[in-house]
Amino acid sequence: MANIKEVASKAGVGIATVSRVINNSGYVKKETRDKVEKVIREIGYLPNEIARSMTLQKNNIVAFILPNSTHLFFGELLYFVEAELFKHGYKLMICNSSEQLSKEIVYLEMLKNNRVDAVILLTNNDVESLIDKSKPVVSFDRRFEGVPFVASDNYSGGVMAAKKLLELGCKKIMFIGDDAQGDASPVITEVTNRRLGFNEYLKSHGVEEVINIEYPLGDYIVSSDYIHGLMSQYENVDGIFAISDAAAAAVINEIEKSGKRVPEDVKVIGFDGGRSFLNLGKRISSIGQSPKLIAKAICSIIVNFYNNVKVEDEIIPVYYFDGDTA
Amino acid sequence: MANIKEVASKAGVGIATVSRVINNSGYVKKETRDKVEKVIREIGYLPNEIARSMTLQKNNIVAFILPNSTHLFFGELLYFVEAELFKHGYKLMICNSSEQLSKEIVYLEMLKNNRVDAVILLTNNDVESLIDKSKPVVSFDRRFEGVPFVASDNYSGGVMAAKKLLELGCKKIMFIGDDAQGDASPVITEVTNRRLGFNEYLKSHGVEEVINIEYPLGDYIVSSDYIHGLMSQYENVDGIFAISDAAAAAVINEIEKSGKRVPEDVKVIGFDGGRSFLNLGKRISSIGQSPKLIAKAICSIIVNFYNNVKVEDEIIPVYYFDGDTA
DNA sequence: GCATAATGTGGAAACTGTTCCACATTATGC
DNA sequence: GCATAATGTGGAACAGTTTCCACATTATGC
Repeated sequence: MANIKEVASKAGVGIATVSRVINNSGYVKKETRDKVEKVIREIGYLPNEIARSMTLQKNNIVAFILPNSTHLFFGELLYFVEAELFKHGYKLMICNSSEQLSKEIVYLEMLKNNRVDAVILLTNNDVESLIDKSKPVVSFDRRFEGVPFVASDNYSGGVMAAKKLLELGCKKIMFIGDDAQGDASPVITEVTNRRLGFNEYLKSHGVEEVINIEYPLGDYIVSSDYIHGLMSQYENVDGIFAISDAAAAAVINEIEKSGKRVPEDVKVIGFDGGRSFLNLGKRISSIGQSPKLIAKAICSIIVNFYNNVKVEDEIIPVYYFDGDTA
Repeated sequence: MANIKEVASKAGVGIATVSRVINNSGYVKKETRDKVEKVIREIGYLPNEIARSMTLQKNNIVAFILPNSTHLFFGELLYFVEAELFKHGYKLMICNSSEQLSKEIVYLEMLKNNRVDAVILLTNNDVESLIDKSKPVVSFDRRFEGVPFVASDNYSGGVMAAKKLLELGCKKIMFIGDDAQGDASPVITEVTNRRLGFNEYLKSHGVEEVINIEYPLGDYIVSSDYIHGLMSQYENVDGIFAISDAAAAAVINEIEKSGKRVPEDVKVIGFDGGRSFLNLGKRISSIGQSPKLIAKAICSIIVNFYNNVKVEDEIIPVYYFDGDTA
């Protein structure tokens, strides 16, 4: 209700002066400043942020387009991204795409129609042509031409998992991945490197056959039934690397239902290092991604864009994590 | 870059006419409309949403202030709130408060400075005086004077859990709650009713003593060490109701470490019905809250506010959920 | 004491839409 | 065919800031 004009007239100054007081810019005499600040306190004036955005052509809102905040790792990433952006005065808009292109389009348009200043993009869809490259956009886990990029060191994570299973003496080893699109043409994202690192390490260390299976991802929710079907086809598997902790947890549950013990009979390693799954104790271990470091890298790219600093792609280290030491 | 003026001049009409075409309002001759739409397509014009917000004094952004999107139930709630708001043309800004009053203040001010149109509030802090009650605000799980309110039927949930433990033949029963503030003056929120319903049902069914313990919540992350300390003090407990699935999972892990079996020796019921914890299989069951119904109720209050429909508090039913049937 | 620099201030344009209002044209009823 | 209603259109005001620019005042150097 109250606006800058009202403050100006009540304080007996021009609106430009009030603006200078609010923004601590230009020259203002101490006396004048005090007078204006008094009026601001008295009438409880707060500058209208919409009007401010109007003139500045910037609203300090960043959109995070991701498949599903319910997925634990994404939820953590979301948390740290918001915290990091907050430090720099940005607010975060959340956009659950459920992998639907139509929703991603709506959200990517917000960049063009000035509803947001920047976008963090986490998708398997081919949206390159929809990206407004004149503005700060950061992609996680997938490369787009001309778009800065952050990912975990998925390849090394795969190697770590392979190494660990061999150390533990596993002989019949399985990889459980997700076919991101659930159809014949799987999307190649950085996540694919988990499998790559895993398989290549095993191969170069004398393991001739690794069972590689896929399940349809469907909104990142792992169906127990599906896992059951998969597992029942393979006998005597004693080491499993799953593409996520969620998948690993489903697998563990299924193995135990079949009467085998984890980790005594079968070792299971997940990916993500999510805290909640650590309640599975010694049953699970994981290749941890650091949502905090990832968030920092992503936000730094966005903030630097506005400071005209050249932006750089970044690969974040992963680490091996034992469930029972949590 | 392109603005309405450019479209108007290229189409040889006034800007008012372009506006009417964009918004499908007022009278526009078919011919004129076609001409304008052609220009819009050609130059790829998108109305500047900031300018639009400026005149309309509304930007269709809702802020969700919550402690931590990492907490699984909150993550699910977030997901459904965003999905529901999206249907009505609203976008969602996420505000992880980490229970810090200072952050909540910043976010609540966004309502006053027009950065957002509405707020969904999930907090244990006493922020009533900071709420701009002239705008749509909905509180979840905590009542504030003059603020519409949504919660699960926590009391019935407590009763359900008690009933179930008795049915299963438990004799020595424990409730594990959280002292939301971790200090001497616990906040009374709707969540308190879980304990209330649980204890009252047991009392009225001949259970003379229920062990009630608390752990400090600390950002909704459950510390295993702390749980260990608590559990070791009590022998022969055979039925536990925990305030959340996360707490229940930590408890289960602890019990198993001590050599007892779940559910054979000790039954554990959690709260929330979170999908991920269902990977604990038969070890856990839960009183489920429906994030989808809750989200619908919350969003309906916000949407109705702008349609000038009277807003009503709402209590959402909970349901008993067996982990191994998932 | 006077030229020059530093400080202080307000008016007005700009940002980009929506909408009221006045006016023009076309359609309808009888 | 003419009064009246319905349809169609553009100019201008308005939303609430920031900032450029012009001008005024005070301080500094010598």
